[in-house]
Amino acid sequence: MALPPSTKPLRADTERTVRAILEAAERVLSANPAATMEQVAEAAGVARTTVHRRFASREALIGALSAWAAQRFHEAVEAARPETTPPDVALYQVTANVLRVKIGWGFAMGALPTDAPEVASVHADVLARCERLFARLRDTGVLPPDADLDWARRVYYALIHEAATQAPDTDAAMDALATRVVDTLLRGIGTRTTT
Amino acid sequence: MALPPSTKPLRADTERTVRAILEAAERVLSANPAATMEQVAEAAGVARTTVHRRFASREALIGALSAWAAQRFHEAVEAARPETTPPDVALYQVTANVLRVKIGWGFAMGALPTDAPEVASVHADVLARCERLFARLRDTGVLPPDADLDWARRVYYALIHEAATQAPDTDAAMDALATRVVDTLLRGIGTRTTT
DNA sequence: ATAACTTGCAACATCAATGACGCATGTTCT
DNA sequence: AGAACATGCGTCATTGATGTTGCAAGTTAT
Repeated sequence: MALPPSTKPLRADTERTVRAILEAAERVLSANPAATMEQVAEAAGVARTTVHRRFASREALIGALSAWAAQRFHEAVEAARPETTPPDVALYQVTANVLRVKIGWGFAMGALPTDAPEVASVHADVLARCERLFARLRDTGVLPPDADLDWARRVYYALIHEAATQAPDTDAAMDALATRVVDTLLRGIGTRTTT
Repeated sequence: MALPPSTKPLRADTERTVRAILEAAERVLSANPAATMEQVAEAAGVARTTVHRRFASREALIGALSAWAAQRFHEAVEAARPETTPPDVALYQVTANVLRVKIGWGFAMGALPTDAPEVASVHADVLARCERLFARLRDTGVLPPDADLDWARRVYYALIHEAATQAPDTDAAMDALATRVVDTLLRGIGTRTTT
């Protein structure tokens, strides 16, 4: 049972269990990617056999976890409407939204390269949107005309990844973190006066 | 035999084998951290039992691998003389040297948190040097007086990590990469004219 | 209430990775 | 050349993770 997205409406019971397992898997696996199913089960507060009843194999569990996180990820990017908002606003919004997801679902999102077509397509879609956003940033003059957009995007990803290692408690801190990422991306950490 | 650094001078034979295993381990494990000893052995062109003869356990192998890489890492930083060179020069030199090591020993360096005291002390030492270097950069005016040095250092690490995913073939490309890292760190990727 | 479903528990089967030997066949060193 | 050592190969033991099944007890939905 690899849980094909829409089998049948799950019983309230089951839904709770599945979520508990996914959340536990995220926590446990992010701490130790080689953790066993038993550790996940224990963290979820269920028996090991229950995990196996919901997810046929370890592979299936990780697949479902990736799919779940990919869904959230996609929503986070969607919600920022990066195609229609002014690019600098979009950059900030996307950053803030993605950070929110990435904190707490860090393992599921990028830990290991997922081959599930569903997840891959989400990542590809987000990648394309990101590239378009950066192109718009360049055309708007936020980035120089000769900017290496691929490098820019990779630096952006890396900064988000780095920022996500801190888990701010308040919403204000979250916003401050997003601001810092955008700021560092665009202006670096050096003194502006020089050169 | 966890290969305590200086047991006795190894036979020419053995030395070659050990190196082959370490190099193979780096390649195989960076592709798949959960790879088996057999895959490592195969990649090294030796029998699985030979790997076990040289490294008592999987743990020991990874430990030795980390120690080996830590050694190179330390040398790379040392060679830049970051305490005595002008800080901006040192920043560039350290970047270039570390990149050289990190490309090709990426797994062994940061993949998983090593608890070996030897490795930890190297990382701690490098961390301290890095902090001092950044403090000097701030005092020299390269970084603003109110710069968050911890964030700066983390961004620096992240950029190096990102840059190391490209493996330039020529020495010139290596230097260009280091330049790009330093440049992005200090100035970001945005247009300089604005704000 | 009751049928359908889920869970925990315990037991079992499997399987792959790890690690250890002994021995015949090379290599290395002196 | 000859002693000392390393390697490949086959073999075996162990262990831990994975996955399955049956059943009694508890939930959910209608």
